[in-house]
Amino acid sequence: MMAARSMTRTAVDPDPAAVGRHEPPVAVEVAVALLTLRQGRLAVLAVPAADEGGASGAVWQLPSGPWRTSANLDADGLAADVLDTSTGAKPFFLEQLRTYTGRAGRGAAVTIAYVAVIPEGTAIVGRSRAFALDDLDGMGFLPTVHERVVDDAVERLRSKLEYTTVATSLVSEPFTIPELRRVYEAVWGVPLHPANFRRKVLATPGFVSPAPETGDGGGVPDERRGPDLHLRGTAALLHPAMLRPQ
Amino acid sequence: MMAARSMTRTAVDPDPAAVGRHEPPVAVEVAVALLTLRQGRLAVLAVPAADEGGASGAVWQLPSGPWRTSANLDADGLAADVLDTSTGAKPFFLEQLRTYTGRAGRGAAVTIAYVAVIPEGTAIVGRSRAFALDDLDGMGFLPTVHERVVDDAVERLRSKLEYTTVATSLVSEPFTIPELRRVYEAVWGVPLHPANFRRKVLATPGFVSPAPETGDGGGVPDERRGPDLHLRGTAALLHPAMLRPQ
DNA sequence: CTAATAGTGTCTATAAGACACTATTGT
DNA sequence: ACAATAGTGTCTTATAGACACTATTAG
Repeated sequence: MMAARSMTRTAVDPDPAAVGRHEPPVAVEVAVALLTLRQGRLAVLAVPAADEGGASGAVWQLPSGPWRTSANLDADGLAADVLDTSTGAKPFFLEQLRTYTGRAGRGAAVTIAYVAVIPEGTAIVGRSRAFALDDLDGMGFLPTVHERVVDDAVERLRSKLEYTTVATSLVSEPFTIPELRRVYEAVWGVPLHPANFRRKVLATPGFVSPAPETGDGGGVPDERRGPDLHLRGTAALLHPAMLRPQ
Repeated sequence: MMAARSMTRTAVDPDPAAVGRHEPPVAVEVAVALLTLRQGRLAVLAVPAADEGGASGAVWQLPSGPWRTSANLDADGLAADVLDTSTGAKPFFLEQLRTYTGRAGRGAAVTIAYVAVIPEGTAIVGRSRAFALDDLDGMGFLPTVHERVVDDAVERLRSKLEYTTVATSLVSEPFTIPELRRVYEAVWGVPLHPANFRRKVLATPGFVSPAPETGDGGGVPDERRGPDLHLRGTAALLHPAMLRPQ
């Protein structure tokens, strides 16, 4: 579905020798806000901040890593890599948000921010933990920018739900229409009209496709009862869009 | 209208001392695609590439500048600054696009890209020149990334026309509804239905406001004849949106 | 059985697009 | 006068949202 790390490497030509003569060092890092659902609530994955010597686990940060010239990765590739190493996640959706610049000590720091998404219930490896966004209010991330990255990531996701099929990347297959609706409700933070939501989703070509019967043995009739099951559709963009209420 | 350089400075904390030990230098530059209309066509402003020693003027690049820790500007501020020095423009709209990373010689280059917009007919100072985008096809910019920046800028602008009032930043006040329509037609590259366009614009609250009569003397009736004149409205977002055809 | 949720049918309001027509302006 | 553009009226279709109703499932 959504193309992660699809960007072909582009040459950047300005003269790097001009920098680094008298200028203080510049640290370039990539930080990824990996969003998912936990108990039906929108959550972000965080990892323990390494800098904290003593009470490890008290301070958290986004999965991130320094961008080094020596590694043969552009920022998009590094973002995918950072996610894989720190959480084991292979996101369905990974997209650059924007870049923040600021000072750090006597040098400068550049943070290239990303947003990524994995389905609810995906197992997470490593020392990462999911925090529901509502619980996140008081708790600050160690690098202050990471809080901004989370805000921007949520806003980007909210907007992407409107005109893309990302929402299907937040549920695991097969899923029901109500489950998909709860994704929208969790991300947008508003209740949606079940009947109208269903009709809209089914009327949008390529959004979802009916799941084939789970014909196990062959003659055995389907065990399952309950709401209709669906798979992710083939479309990436929604026509018409699913606009937020109000 | 649209908030340029509105972003409050955000602290970025990672350790910059970790970089610059064995790593090659990193050059961070800001590049701005300043879009406007020239003879009714979408155009981008370029400046002569300094690197070219001989036939100056043969090679062009976007207004850009190195981001230095020493200067007391974040990237947004530098983008505004770069525009001002190289073109004299104070854009109505300035927004970060994304960041490109790549190699440059034995070092690394980071390009933070911006898109900006000024009204058709705005006077340009300095050695900058406007190139219609159609004429731009063969001609390459010196830093290869700059071509990508232009593409991304145009795409961002196309999309912003749909749900914001940026289009009014591409005409000078006062303007007529047909003039505003020609902005949309130039940026989207499609003809629009004049009657429906007009009704849509006038039905969208805060998009435009009727220009007050140019009451010069007082009792003297208005000299001007022709289409109705309008000023930019107060809204930044469009409700409902002006969606692209098809 | 009963409550809660899933799913269908239908009506209304809003907005988009097409088209016919009148008004104004420049040549 | 004529052609081109500006502006108005109105109709058709698509979509959003509300609501009433039936079907299914879990307790």
